[in-house]
Amino acid sequence: MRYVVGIAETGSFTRAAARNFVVQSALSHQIAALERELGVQLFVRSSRQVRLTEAGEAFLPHARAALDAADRARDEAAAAQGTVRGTLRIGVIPTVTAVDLPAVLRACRTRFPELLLAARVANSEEMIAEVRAGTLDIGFLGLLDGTRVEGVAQRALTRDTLAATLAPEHPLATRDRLSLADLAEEPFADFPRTSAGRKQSDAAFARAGVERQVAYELGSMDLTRELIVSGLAVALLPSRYAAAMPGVVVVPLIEETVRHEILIWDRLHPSPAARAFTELVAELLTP
Amino acid sequence: MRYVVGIAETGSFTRAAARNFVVQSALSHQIAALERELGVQLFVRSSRQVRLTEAGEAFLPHARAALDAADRARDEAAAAQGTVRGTLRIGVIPTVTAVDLPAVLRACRTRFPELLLAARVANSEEMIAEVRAGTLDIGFLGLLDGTRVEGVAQRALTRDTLAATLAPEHPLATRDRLSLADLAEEPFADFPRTSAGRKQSDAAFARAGVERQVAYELGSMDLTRELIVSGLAVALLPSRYAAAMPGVVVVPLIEETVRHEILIWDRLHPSPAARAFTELVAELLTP
DNA sequence: GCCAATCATGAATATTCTTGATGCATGGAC
DNA sequence: GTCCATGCATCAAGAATATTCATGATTGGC
Repeated sequence: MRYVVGIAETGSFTRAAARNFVVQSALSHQIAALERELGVQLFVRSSRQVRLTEAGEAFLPHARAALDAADRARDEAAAAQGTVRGTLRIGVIPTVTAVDLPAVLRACRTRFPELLLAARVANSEEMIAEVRAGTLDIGFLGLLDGTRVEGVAQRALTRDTLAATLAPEHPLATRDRLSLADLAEEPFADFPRTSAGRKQSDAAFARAGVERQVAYELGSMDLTRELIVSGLAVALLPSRYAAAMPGVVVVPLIEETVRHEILIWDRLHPSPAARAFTELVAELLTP
Repeated sequence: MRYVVGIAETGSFTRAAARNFVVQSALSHQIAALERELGVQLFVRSSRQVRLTEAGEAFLPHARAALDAADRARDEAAAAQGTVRGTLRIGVIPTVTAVDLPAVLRACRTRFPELLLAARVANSEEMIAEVRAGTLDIGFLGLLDGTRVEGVAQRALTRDTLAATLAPEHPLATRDRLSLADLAEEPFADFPRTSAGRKQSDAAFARAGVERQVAYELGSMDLTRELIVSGLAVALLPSRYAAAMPGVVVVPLIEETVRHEILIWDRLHPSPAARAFTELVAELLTP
């Protein structure tokens, strides 16, 4: 089954063999034997590419499930004995400030040296869906005040507010506080339309009854920072996050917009790694 | 993993070995090897009994899941090629009339000779929960008119009414029709309090505003029939089902109480066997 | 204290998987 | 069109794994 999944993912017997540290003929044999046992072809081999047959497509997801369950069985047994191992899949919004993520990851590796950490940046909606589906173990996400997430276990991390973030040369940069109306005419850099971060600033302006213009929709925080620094745009960002941005000025808003960061994980069947990680975070936050 | 599950289920290396058609020492070796690989004991062996350790308990459900997924993979591949195999777990209420169940099962075996049929009698609530949980493939159940089942795929089979079922010697047995009020003083035999069948007759009386007395709560339809025949009780039963009961008289009710029989199955991921079965039933019903 | 049942162990055997060498088909370069 | 590179299949041999057989060790019940 590992071979089937490998071939399906790489589209090649040779590459799948390399990935599994065996020679290609081992796969040829195993797949041939499996196909004989099942009485169906799983792959169509043409000399340039390998594709799944319909039967292969039907087989694949359950083969994956079987492998995952087998790994999970191993990890659970290890966890029962105190050893945390396996893979922890973490998702993080681009603007985490609640925890010092590198520090958390370092602590995690120190305490659980056998645990493989797979972290990636993602948006909150995706993460919620993935945690529910069981394809992500842990999500760090940002929520507007009053929003609730259902169907997952969660832990509040921090409360923050949005703040205006400007170039030092910007005429408004000298103010002590700014209202959203002050910013109405500025060109904004913001998150893509689908993201939770964008919804937060949109909601803030909507509540204030102010129309603003988003001139740049950016997926990358680096790019956002560059635009702000060069004076091409302003942004509404979590104040703690903006405070750590070099070369920009952060001005608090008169209209307070509260934002929370929370940690989510599977409510019903968290993996041993997820359980260990949430406990670790809890420890780090309440020393 | 098969061995682990077998040992956990039988509580014995010897019996699990027999079930897997190998000798006991094969299991001893394999389990020892697995425990070595995992670095944990899975079982505590005392010379009289074998019990799971904590690690074993943690391991077991995922081992089961892995085995199930592997079987499912095989079955899906076979199905993609037109062969239906594996196991079909069917649940049936005691009073099915919508289909001739033996005939359906016979047709199923004829068309899918490689499919193992595992049928059992159960109540509607259990079946709905089990189908949702994926531990039952198919449920035949009875519903009161207007009731809805959520979260499962379903197909209406038949519409029926409840009818009074009496001994031939019963004074009311000669009537053409009976009202629920006529039956108020009779000692009733009915289903256990939790079952859907019981709720159906309770609801009928409640709607008619009639108080009745349930003298016998019976799980077995045979017993119910005997009590009716011997004149010790009367019952409200699906008329089609009662009609097929030997030695009783069925009298229609003035207060019409409609009841449906439906077929339910997993909405999102029906097993190949479940898909094939629902199609077969559809064919048999619409010739 | 002995018996019966049960699991563990070790060596021998059987089975299964992998390897390495080679063959065959195919798409692309010239 | 020929030649070459790439990629999967095949075969026999060897390696690794699983099972068996014979036997030992433990223990609960009589």
